[in-house]
Amino acid sequence: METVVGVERYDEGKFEESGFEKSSSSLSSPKLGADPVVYKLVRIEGDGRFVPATDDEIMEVGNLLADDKIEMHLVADTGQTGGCISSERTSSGIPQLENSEGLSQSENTEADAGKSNVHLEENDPSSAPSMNESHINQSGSVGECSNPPNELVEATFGRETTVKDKQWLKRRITMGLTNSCDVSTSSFVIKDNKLVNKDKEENRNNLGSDSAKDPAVRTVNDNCKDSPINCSGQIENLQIASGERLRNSSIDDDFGAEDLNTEERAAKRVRKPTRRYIEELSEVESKEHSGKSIASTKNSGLRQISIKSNVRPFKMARMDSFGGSGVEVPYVCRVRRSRPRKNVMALMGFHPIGMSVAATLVKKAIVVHNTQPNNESGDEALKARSAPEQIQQPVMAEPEKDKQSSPVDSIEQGQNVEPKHIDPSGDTSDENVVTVPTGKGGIRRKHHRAWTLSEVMKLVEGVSRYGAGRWSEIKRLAFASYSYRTSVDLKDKWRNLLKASLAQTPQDKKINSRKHASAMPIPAAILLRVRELAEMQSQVSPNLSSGKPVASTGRNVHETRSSGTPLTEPRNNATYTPVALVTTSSSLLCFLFPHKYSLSLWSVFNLLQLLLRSAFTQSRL
DNA sequence: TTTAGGG
DNA sequence: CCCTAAA
Repeated sequence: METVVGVERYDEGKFEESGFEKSSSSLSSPKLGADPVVYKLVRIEGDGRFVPATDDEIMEVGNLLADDKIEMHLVADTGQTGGCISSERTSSGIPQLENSEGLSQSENTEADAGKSNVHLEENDPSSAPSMNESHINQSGSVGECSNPPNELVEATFGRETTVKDKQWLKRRITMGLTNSCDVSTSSFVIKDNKLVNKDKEENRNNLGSDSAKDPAVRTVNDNCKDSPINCSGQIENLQIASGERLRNSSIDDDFGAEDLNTEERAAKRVRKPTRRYIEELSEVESKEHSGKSIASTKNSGLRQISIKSNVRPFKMARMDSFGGSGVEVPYVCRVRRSRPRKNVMALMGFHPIGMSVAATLVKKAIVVHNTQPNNESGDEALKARSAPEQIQQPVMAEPEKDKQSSPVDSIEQGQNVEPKHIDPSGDTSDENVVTVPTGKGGIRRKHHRAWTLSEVMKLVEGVSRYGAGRWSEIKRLAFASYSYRTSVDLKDKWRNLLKASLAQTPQDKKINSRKHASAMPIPAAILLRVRELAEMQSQVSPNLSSGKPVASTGRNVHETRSSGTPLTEPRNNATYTPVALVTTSSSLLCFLFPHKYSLSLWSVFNLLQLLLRSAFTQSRL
């Protein structure tokens, strides 16, 4: 019998279903939307070739369809059906429906993108772990689908094709078009969707003529927003895409590893892992193992199993993404090399420190940024699983800061993302190994990793939320993605920041311009914020805060601490100090106008900082 | 194991 | 950043 392939279309917020079923399995309804995919009848010959259906056959099927009052125009499946589409595949040599596609879906508007942006950003950026969790779970929930959900784009851009295997077709196209569609089961942390859209735009730009893809992705994206479960595939892909971007993705080396088909693997490019990757992977692996062994020694039975099952997909995903040829391709390699965005350059001048310094600063930030995400990708996933307590929450609910998303998070996202593309220096993998002369002629290897601005901001934000001293908490919640930063690191950094902030008085702001050519200066606003937080959390005596040595700090800390003052208490207040307002504002801008600001977050930040500080400095400082 | 603090 | 003491 004929098998009519039904596809689901998620349209206007709901699935519409109709009893469009033939001999095949569950078929959902086709809705004739703005972007129909026309299924073309083909016959599958005995040898597997596809032969265009004859008119008679078409008539025949047409009648059948007519009986069911179904149009032959089916709408493209946007991927919600995920691997379930595979049900379309039949072994009979009977006319089948096959799709080609109109381009109308490229009509999707920017507004849609914005909508979805906002939507996704409502997910607490800092709750990335939970997002990972959820999407993992979602992935699991679609588990009954035999194929991985990996449709990023609808497939044929107006061309007819007799290719029957949609999955395959899409994959092919996707491979050619998209920047990333690999590691479908690994959990990247994608916090703001705007990055994804930027990503797409980037792709479009870089791919030149293939602009149709972008809207397609947006469509998927849009469709996803109200149907997380069904769209888990897309979400995943989007996340991956974003994740890729976060880690210096490059267009040329992202052959999707979405599925495990060996045939696909064979075609994938093979890459040699970098030294850094190997190092980091071994790190990750050792962590996994240690985690496993601990678990298995300490617990038995179900616990063990659950842990295993958690770890496993990750590993598989990694292996999978490497092309399957036994060669592992580290994310590290996905470095995108391109020039800085012009708006960055344009706005850089707003940096309070001054143009040249600002330029240096940004440059360094850019360079440094590129170093981070490389090895966080792996650990990130692991951490994510270990920090499932976070829940997605709307951004706007800022005031109840407890588990809310942090504006800074978003900023960091942008920052992390933005400069990444810029990175000219490429893989900085070898920079981490630094030999440090230890006084008496000894030279030891120091595992030094420069703190990026975004990390600093995250730290500051973390302190503001959880309180200084709750380093492990901050690490776990705010620094989940920075596996290489330990809670001790956070503490140390905070200590340094504190010192710096106290050294830098409103009177002598130029302090940053001193001979620190090599060290990236920390923006005054951040230091300001640090001191504010310190004051509020009584790490520093307010009266001394106006630019005094750190001398009495310790005593105050102890007194306050021992007095039992909950450090978490002041943090709500800390949120809306002037500097906090700056950060919040800039991140809000990025939230609201991602396509405008996500790529120049620091610029925005600095601009606002300049404006607000000039205002506050006069009236308050 | 986490935190604080010295080196 | 490392190390260690203390909790």
